[in-house]
Amino acid sequence: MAMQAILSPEKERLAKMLKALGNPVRFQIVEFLSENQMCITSDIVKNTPLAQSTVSQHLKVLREAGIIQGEIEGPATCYCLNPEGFKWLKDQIGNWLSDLVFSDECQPVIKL
Amino acid sequence: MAMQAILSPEKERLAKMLKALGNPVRFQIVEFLSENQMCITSDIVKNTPLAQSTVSQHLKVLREAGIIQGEIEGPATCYCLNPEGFKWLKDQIGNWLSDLVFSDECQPVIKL
DNA sequence: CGCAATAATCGCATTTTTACGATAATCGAA
DNA sequence: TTCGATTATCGTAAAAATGCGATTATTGCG
Repeated sequence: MAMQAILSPEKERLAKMLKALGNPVRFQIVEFLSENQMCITSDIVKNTPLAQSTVSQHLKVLREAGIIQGEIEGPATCYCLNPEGFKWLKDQIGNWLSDLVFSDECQPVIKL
Repeated sequence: MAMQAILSPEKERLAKMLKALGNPVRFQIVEFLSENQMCITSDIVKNTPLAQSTVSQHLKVLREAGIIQGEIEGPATCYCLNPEGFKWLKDQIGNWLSDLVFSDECQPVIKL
């Protein structure tokens, strides 16, 4: 019994990544980048029902979460998945899920 | 090139789980439940700076995402992690991360 | 039956997120 | 240098999430 404290920086970062991926639009952008290796903003916008400025904002969230990275390519910006970020995520989420302890007694009769 | 469509139900569910876990308070509740196997709402409230009604709402989000489950125990409600939900999450996120394709050429000089 | 304990829900306020159009800034070509 | 293409940022509006107190409902005890 002792929580109350703030999440550790690592957990905080993990939560931030999960939150970034937890949005359907951003999730789809990540999948699109996986299928297309790399592409510029306008390509992503084309494959979305959203406005350019909105997509740009989602890209910013993904960037700041370490999920994608962007390089200025002439007048455009080239985006791709961030390998380090995903490696970190894979390790962290894997460990976290493995460390969770489940009770084998909680079999709710009435699920709320 | 063909997105525009809505996410598949599975991806949608995955995104929902990630979103639920992407909130620091809820993340912490999950860790607390992992440490304590099972406990009632008031135990969770005690280990939180938040009001009972707020915690109850977070529990609802976690429940509806399939992350925890609750059983009515007398006047209280006993919560624990949802093993099936986590098994599903572990499989899905694992497969998803494994299937992602990274470009080995995108090495941004200027990171945005 | 009352009463205390517990927790979900309601109503509301505040904050954050999402989305858009407009603007500004940058690059490359003409 | 001027123009078109591209994209980030700004300002703002609408929607969703977060949080709280009050209320309601249920259970078990005296």
